[in-house]
Amino acid sequence: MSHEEDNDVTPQADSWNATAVSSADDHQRHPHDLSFSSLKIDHASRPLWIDPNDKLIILEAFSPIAEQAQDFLTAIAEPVTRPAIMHEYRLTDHSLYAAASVGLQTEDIIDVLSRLSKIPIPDEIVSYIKSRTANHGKVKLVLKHNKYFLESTYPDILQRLLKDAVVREARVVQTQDQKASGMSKLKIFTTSTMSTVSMNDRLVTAGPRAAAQVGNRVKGLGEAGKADAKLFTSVVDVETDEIDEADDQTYSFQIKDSLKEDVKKRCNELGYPMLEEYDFKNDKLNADLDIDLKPATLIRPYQEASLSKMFGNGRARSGIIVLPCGAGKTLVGVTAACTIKKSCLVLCTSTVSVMQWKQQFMQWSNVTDKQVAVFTSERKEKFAGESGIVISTYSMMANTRNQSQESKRMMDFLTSREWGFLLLDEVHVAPAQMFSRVVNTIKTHTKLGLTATLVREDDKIVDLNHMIGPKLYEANWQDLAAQGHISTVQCAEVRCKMTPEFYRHYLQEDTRKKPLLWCMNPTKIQTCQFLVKYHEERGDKIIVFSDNVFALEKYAIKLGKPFIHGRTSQTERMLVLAEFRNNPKINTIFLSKVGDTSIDLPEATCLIQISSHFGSRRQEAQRLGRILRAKRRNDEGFNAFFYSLVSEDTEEMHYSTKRQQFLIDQGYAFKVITHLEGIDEFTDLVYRTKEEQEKLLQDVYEANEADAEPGTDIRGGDGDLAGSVTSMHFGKPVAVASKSQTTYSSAQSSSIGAGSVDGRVQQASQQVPVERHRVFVQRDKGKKRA
DNA sequence: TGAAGATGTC
DNA sequence: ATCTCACATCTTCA
Repeated sequence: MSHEEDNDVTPQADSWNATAVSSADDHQRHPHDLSFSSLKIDHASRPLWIDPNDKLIILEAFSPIAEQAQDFLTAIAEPVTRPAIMHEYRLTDHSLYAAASVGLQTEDIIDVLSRLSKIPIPDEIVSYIKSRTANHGKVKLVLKHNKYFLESTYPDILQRLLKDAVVREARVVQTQDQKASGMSKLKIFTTSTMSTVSMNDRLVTAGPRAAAQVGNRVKGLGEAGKADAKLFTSVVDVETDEIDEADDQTYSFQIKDSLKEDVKKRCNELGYPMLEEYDFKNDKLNADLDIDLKPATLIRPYQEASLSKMFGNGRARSGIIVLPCGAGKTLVGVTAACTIKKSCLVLCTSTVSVMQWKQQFMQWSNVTDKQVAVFTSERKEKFAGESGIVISTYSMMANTRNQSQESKRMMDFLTSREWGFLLLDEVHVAPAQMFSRVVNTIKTHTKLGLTATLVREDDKIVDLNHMIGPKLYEANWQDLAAQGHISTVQCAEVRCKMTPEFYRHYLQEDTRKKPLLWCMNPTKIQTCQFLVKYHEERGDKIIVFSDNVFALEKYAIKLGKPFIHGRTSQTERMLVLAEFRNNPKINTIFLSKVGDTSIDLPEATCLIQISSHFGSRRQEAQRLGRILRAKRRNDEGFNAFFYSLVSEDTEEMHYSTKRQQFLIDQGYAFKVITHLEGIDEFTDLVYRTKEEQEKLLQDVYEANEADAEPGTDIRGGDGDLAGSVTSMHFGKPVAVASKSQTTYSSAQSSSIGAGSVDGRVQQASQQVPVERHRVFVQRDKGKKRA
């Protein structure tokens, strides 16, 4: 980068700063209280506030130029929360690293920020931005001949980095071989291939078609904003004529593969974030892959936008793209692969996704079946020719012990090779212990992570910054909904009163048994029943989610609906899903965690959540994602519905609040409903009598006892296939259910409910429940050691 | 096909 | 700071 001096100050920022009163009122708590600094005269037309205390930027979302401001802000700052009127963003080390990675220069960031801000940019913000971006790109990490090198045109910087213990430790001490091949210690390593890139090549990439599309996107941005268009596009274009180290000498030294991540992290901390870019067009070492998008393939504007972040300067940057479920992440991945045109490895979480990826590659690009190899437990294929695509699962690769002969050979092939592109689906799983190891053993020039929910409840999410790269792009869910790419959703939290009996037991029980009690709360079951009926009558297709398998079965059987959970066989799942899709009489299904990801049901329009995994924001978001691609989303006035059923005055309230946070940050509003209109007139409610509720409570207790026992199949033994659900639970009742609710509920509870539960309890009580905990403890301890 | 073991999430 | 439990998935082998 051409930026040299740390102490130079942008003229504009300087003059404004002169007028700023940098007073010491740190006491203010309210983020909007920025009265300490003077407003610019034309502040009304500028949409931003900047709070220096916590590096917070507040955007008036109603401003006419809010959209462009938002584009800019997502590039330089982390979206904190984006509800309707005011959006908050925060400048962080990582966000500025990301900004610099996508080619924004220090002065441009400060300049645009100045122009958008109502107040002069505080000094500390200016110097913060400088400190985090000025040295970006001066050090590069490159892969060559299957080895990683730290490279720079500034020898002094490399020297400085080598003074750091972590970096020095990672440096490869040269062996005879390497000396012979001409790679000596520091200096000397001059490359013409690396640094001579002609100006023309710098523009966007991707094959003629995609190039045009990305180009259009930039134009589109300009047209959208007319007067203020220059604001953003000028920044995007800037770098074309800025970088020019072509004449300089390049210095480098090799680092150990295994310590690559540490070095990257360390360089970031030292203020020299590494640039990781792949000049794939000039890579003659790795075989090209003949792949292009089919002419018929259309890319949506936001997909182009995300790709233009990745290929903004004609090379491929590593990083993460965040798009909501149903927004076409796969197509983004396929297009990226078509742009790089080198061997590509795709990792997914399940074998179902593996097949989906393959199918989508074939659908959107011109690759042949022979070029796309699948590597799972069932199929171990190799692609034909020198280059190709391999699709596999994280666990396939993570499994190192107990590996079959064939898998071993395949793994050797995958790890010995140099890849052009590593594509990580559901990248939020990648920081997990074993998975991250996998990612690090693959030698690749570019890494792209895709996810809908870049959150984890542990603190590992930041690891992705050095594992994969910065977050290149994050779509705003509300914007996509407004444009009709995903559904608009009404969210509601429905509060269900605990019945006195249940609440009394709830208060007495230890924490282990509480969840089942708040989940089996009769009021909640009634609420669920009412909502299901209400929405079925509206013509909605409904998914009911329950984390707890016992509750899932109990609810489903009581209400006479089909259900799927982990123990449901593949064939049965397919059958139930097909019924739900096609049979106009089956409008509700109950799903456990299995439904959280990768079950695709575009028919569903309404979602009810009766029990969930504590405070998992990701689960909440992913469940919402199930109804975002509703087929009917473009119908006039169409809305999807998302209900979260919560038992009042229990711990569930707390979890529920936590879970909703992600969606609230995405701009969703949760309506709190304490009483459903019409429920009192609904005479067919289940569990109305005291006796029924007593019985339910008893069942819950028996279940709690039984659940302490491992491996007991709730419906163990009756290995029926699809028939078990349809004939046993619905066969006749389906017809009955649609006619009269009263008949089936009594019939059901006596015939199935009692029988199967009793059977299970009998089975279960023969076993001793204690052992398992110890096993868990030991395993977790062992995990920690490693 | 089902069991067993490993792993992830929280 | 530490660690929870039930459920999911994947793999491989019998």
